[in-house]
Amino acid sequence: MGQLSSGDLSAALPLSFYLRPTLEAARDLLGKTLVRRWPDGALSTGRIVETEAYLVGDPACHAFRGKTRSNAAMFGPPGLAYVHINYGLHFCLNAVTQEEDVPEAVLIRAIEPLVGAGRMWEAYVGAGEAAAVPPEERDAIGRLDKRIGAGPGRLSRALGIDRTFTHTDLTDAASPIYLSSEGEPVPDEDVVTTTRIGITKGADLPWRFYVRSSRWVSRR
DNA sequence: TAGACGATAGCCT
DNA sequence: GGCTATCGTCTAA
Repeated sequence: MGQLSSGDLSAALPLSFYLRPTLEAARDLLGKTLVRRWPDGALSTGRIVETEAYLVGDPACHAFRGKTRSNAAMFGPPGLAYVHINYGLHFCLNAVTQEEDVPEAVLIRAIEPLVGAGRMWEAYVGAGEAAAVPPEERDAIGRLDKRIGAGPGRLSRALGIDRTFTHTDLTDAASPIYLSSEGEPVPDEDVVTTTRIGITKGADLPWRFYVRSSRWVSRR
């Protein structure tokens, strides 16, 4: 369980965090905080508990066959967001790593809602369903509803993230989404390393990381 | 420009 | 645990 205090959310992870081996960045992203600044200025945050790495030479990486219009962000400088659509309907949020022209990224697969869980829950279920629950009860419901964080498509939906967020600067605390260094580091004994989910190529590579003690991991 | 195929999630058995 | 909705993107022609 993550703490509910917002802490110093303005401390965005610096460029140097992304400018290093992608597997290191993927593992160290566990425990860090994903921050969503809604258009009205309200914040929602979540503790990152599951990530996957996509590397150069990796057949499962979207950039494996070279640069295209849709995967161009992966070739950009580190610290940018790359959002892609999967199965025609799910958005997946990635943080680009490594220097420019090295197309590697970390997929954020699951978060534990911390601040503003009610807002995430509203975004996930829609205004119609949300209307059935009094506003003051939505935070509590959101913090229990695993649908809003456990899975890349789910967390994107709960945070209102779509393809237009590609190229967002995740190192800038003024961005609509960014990554904060706020959060306790996850000790090695609480990190599980496994193969990635839902891919057919490169399926044997152990490039997925998750927090063992978290209830919000998408799949064990 | 047609055809194939997903870095998923939800519903059904 | 199995099935499939659903559509953007890439590839080949």
